[in-house]
Amino acid sequence: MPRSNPARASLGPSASTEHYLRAILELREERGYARVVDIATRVGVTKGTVSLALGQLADRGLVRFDAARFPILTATGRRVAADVRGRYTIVLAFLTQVLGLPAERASAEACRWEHVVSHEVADRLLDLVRFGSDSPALAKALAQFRTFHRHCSTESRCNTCAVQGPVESYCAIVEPLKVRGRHG
Amino acid sequence: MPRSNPARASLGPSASTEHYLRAILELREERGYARVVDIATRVGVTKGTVSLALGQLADRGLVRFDAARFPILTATGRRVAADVRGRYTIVLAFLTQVLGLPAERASAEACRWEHVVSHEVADRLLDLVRFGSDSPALAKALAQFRTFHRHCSTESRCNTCAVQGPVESYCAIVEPLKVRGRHG
DNA sequence: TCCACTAGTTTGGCCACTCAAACTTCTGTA
DNA sequence: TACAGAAGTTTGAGTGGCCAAACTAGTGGA
Repeated sequence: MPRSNPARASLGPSASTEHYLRAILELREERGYARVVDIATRVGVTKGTVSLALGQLADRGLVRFDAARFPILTATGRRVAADVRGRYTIVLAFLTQVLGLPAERASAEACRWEHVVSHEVADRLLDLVRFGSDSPALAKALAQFRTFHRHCSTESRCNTCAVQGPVESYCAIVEPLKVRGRHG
Repeated sequence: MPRSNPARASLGPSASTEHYLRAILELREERGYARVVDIATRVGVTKGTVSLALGQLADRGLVRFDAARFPILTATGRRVAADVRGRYTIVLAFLTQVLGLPAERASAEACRWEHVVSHEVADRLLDLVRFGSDSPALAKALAQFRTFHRHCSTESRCNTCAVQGPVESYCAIVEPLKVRGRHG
């Protein structure tokens, strides 16, 4: 009796799935069609892998194929792809505009965050970005923040500032957690 | 000829690995030893899985076994565990103190973020949390933010506010990305 | 017309992670 | 002391994700 992974049932699309769907969305926006080889290049896998993945995505109702056998997103697939891109964009805005990260680093970071940030938190991050441009008070405070780097005395348990190289750094500064959910 | 996954070589520990190491760290802190069955309960897998995982962690030099055959972290393992806990704690602080999320939701979110947030960004998030308590101006602005929810006119492309239920929401409000790294 | 190139598919295989269930080992208590 | 139950290990198997390489099928020149 085939057994499907019970954990995945309640989980959303995997990072891998999100990559493929998003690549299809973007390629179709950019050039009107999405070829296997272009998806492969964009996602960074071989075309064989993409070919297999497309079949699975089709089985799951996220993708279908047009007359020329090019993959197109179904309504569901489009929503997943748009969602992940939305999360990416919001995270990117937060990292650059609020935290002040350079675009390059922010982009790499957002490529990982996009798969784990919940819809609700992304929404709230966007609120923060918006409020940062709407409210002069916050804008000013954030401008100050961008020049701020905390200083920790060497006697305290925080060794972030004192230690060079590979470090526990921030790891030592806070007590072990009390409230915690199950790891997801 | 066995071929190891080239992608993983440059990657850090997997989320799974981080879970096990962190569970061991915490259990030893809490009760002085970490049993297979307790690790399993905490991580949410079977003890068979933990037993296998411990062997692999030992092979990779992250764990060894004491005289009573209880797993203990090596220096490397301890650093990984402390790192992930540090990231968790910082993310939690950010989500609750800056974004104003309730503890329960923030905890669940942080359990996912902890595996993808880079050391550098975590550091900067902590800066923000610190600056939020050090700077009265930011503290005040953030207090205002917690009551802020953006409003988008229905004519604009942003339908976050207008649409109920499962939505593209923020997905539609921003242009497709220009700058982007390869998906990791 | 034929050939080389490109796109796409299929096959065989590997790794990481997990589970269920059978099995072993230990330990407290009747 | 003997045995039930708990703790831990091993085995067989599944899933998801990926690769290399062989294969198929178009297509644009020479």
